[in-house]
Amino acid sequence: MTTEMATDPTQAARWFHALSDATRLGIVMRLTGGERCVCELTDALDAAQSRLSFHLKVLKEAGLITDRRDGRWVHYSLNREAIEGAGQFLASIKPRRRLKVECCG
Amino acid sequence: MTTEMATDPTQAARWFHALSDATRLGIVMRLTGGERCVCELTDALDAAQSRLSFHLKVLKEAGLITDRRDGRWVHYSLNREAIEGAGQFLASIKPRRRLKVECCG
DNA sequence: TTGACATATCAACCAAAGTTGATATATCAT
DNA sequence: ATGATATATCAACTTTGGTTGATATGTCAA
Repeated sequence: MTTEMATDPTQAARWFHALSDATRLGIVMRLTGGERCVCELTDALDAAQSRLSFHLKVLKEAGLITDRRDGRWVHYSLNREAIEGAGQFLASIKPRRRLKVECCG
Repeated sequence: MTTEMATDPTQAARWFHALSDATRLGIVMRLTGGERCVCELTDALDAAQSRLSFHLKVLKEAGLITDRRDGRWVHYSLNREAIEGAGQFLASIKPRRRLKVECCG
């Protein structure tokens, strides 16, 4: 069992922001298959180089992915913990039925 | 067992965008306790009325919450399906170790 | 029907995010 | 050292998002 901790909403908002763009979700989905170098992602997503670089930076700064330099190439991969953190936040948003309390009127 | 279906990334991006703001996460967290009227949310989050209304609209348009009018009050509650959809998307983003394929160099 | 209240919408504005093309940096091969 | 390649950064710009105060709508109570 992994230690679970209530997620800070500010952190969660950062994660969700990074995930709120179709291009970035495309990146993240590719990385599900394991580490990928930028060149592969550029091909797969056919995005302009600077554009892709921008989105990778957003994901990285949000802590959702990490990079590793290998000679002239840079490889990105998912950061499991962050993805799980976001997942746990959502899991904590289960609606419970309200105990009979009428607010108003 | 519920039927699971691969989530459309565009839809997922919409959900995550709606969740990418601290005020909106605050709303969603309150709604975890069940249906709430706008008046309660206004108090709890002390946000200006039009501001709160704006954020409720964003969440509603993303399908994450629903509203119900009751006389002069409007009550909002979580849309379980959407929250779970977002959760399932994240659950599908489990990193697998890459099968030995070197991309470049 | 009038007035009070709850909520939504609007317009104006400011700030943040995304795109593009150009340039910089790092590493490799020669 | 030189040139080629991979990636990052930058500046200029366009687009999208958030806030505010004012006004509109809908519903109730008197």
